[in-house]
Amino acid sequence: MADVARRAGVSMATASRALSNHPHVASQTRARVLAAAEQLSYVISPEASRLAGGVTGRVAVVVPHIARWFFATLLEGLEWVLRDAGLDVLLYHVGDATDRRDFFQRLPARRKVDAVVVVGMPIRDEERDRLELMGVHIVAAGGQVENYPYVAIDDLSAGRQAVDHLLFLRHRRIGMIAAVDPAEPGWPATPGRTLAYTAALAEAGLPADPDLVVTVPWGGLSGADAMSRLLSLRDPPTAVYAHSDEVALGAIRTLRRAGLRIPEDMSVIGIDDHPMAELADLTTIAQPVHDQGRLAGRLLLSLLAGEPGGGGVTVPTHLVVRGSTAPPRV
Amino acid sequence: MADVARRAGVSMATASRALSNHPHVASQTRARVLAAAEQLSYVISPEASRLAGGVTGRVAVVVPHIARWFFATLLEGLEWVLRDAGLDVLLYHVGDATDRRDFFQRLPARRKVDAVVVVGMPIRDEERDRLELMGVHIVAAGGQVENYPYVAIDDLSAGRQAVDHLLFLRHRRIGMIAAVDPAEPGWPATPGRTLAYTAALAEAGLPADPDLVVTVPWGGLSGADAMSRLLSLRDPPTAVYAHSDEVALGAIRTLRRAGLRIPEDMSVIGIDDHPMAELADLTTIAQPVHDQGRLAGRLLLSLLAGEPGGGGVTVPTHLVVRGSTAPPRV
DNA sequence: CAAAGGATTGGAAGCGTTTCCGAGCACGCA
DNA sequence: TGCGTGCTCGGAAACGCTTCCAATCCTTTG
Repeated sequence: MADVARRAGVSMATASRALSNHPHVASQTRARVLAAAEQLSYVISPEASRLAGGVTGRVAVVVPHIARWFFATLLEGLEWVLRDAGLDVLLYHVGDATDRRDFFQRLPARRKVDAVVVVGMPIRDEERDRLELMGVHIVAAGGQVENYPYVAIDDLSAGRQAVDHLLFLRHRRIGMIAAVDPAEPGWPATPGRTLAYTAALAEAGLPADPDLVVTVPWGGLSGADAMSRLLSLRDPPTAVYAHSDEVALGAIRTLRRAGLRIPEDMSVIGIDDHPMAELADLTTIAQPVHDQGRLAGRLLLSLLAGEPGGGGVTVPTHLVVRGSTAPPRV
Repeated sequence: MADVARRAGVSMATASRALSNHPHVASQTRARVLAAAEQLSYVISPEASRLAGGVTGRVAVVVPHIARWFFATLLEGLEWVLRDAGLDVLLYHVGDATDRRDFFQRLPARRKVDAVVVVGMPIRDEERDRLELMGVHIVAAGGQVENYPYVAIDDLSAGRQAVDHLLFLRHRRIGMIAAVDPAEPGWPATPGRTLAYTAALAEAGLPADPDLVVTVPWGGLSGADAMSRLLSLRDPPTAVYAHSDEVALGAIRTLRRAGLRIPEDMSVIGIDDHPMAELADLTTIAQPVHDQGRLAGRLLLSLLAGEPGGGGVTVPTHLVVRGSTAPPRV
């Protein structure tokens, strides 16, 4: 930068002001500095800038899965907004429980970012305490985390939409394939989707048959297994509600292999509106995943701008009727 | 850090050495410093550290798509290795052509990283020139880029495996659905996969019928459209080779809607071994995507360690036979 | 037993910006 | 014409660490 200043015939102070777009710099001077910088193809050193300035211009994004459609898509939306605002995205993947413990213990992002976005992972109390240590803004996306500003769908409502649709079609024996995070067994990632099922059945005056509920780790193959279990019942359901489209697609494979027709012999509904759902003609509850990322990004930006930034945003979901659901055969 | 040094009763120089694991520090002293740091819950300021030290401890990863399975999975493997090595991952998504131009023009990662990994995107000459300006190591993953160390599959060979399998099954009229990047129309992302088709047919002494080749932007729905086009031919193929599994899955949807049976009426083969391929019982050429990310990470690490690091790594692909291919009906 | 050599430590000079504090200056108003 | 005001701009002090250079001390060898 000294070179630039010299070439422009100004002091470093002025050069700095001109380059970082500060006021109180004569436009002519600014032009001269910018020209000099251009000629020397000079770019500011972020390290030094941050050291002196205080902010880092970076945001940490913490995701439990990268390769899954939901997370990757949300990340895409988020990155889009943040990059647009000139912020850099530091990606942290916390896969299994070990990773996770390690992440919250070591806090590798500490002092490296101005804010943290946790994507689709419930945060435990002790983890929240660790996170607080970073002393930066925190936003949750794709899954509510109490006490943090969040952007998410209402899982309970989404689940209700799915089950209510099956009930509306006059299904009376409805199975559920509940998906849990493989990395966190026993810890329902989306309790709302389970609650929705029991609540909807209860409201419809239907008995709660535990045989109709199968809980499996998330994933297509798990869904296939779960469907096998349901088909092995003495009195199988006429419709199945899966916690996610991937699981539902797995279930469909089993049904197809069993020679059952969809939807004539069995209705299937999922949640997400995964791109594959369209290809597989799967009825589902759509959620705006990309938007959730974008909104979380905006929420974060307003927080960084010092605006109050309310509690959270719940984005709507809606039923997408395709060919995998129909009234049961009488 | 001054606080830590004071508390440990040493100079800042020693504190720095102890904290950054340098040699020539008495183990007792080191322990004292670490304890002091622990008590003050002190973490080093990366900015200051980088400023003084020179390296940034960060790697830029440039991807043209985040949400697609291939890219996200590769990224997952890559992140895993880099994080393990204590490097932070700075994610840059360059989506459409505008993004792309902007990225190479502005080089937002400049001076922020020690290395760059470009994932699955061919780099043009002028783009390479810009990249060189960053003056850091560059590695390509999931798609060869001449002049850079790379990790990738051999598209030509993968394509040959696919088409040869269909030929082996005695198909003589084989269609191809070629996928191009929607963001870069007219620029074949994987020319090798196309070359493989023409070469294999030529070797088998089969005529090259341009009607049998349909080129569409990447994606499931495009694949569905492409299949429709093939089905509308006066003399449709008996087997279809798709450049990727997603496209193949789209093709399958069309076949199913048309009431055709797979593989009896039409064989379909893809490339990738996407998780959905297993669910859809799709024969495919599997490539180790996660591994490509990991290997690229290792390659980068060895480069950063100053090792020579040869030209590139080609990872093998292999045929996975499932239920979507069979000999043609006679 | 003395000198050489290696381990350990401290002092201090950067690393490249930002920003506070003033100084210089032109302009407008009384 | 004299003086206050608001821009511009330069000097220099941080920002928090790393590392070169010496100095000190302990150990080993002739």
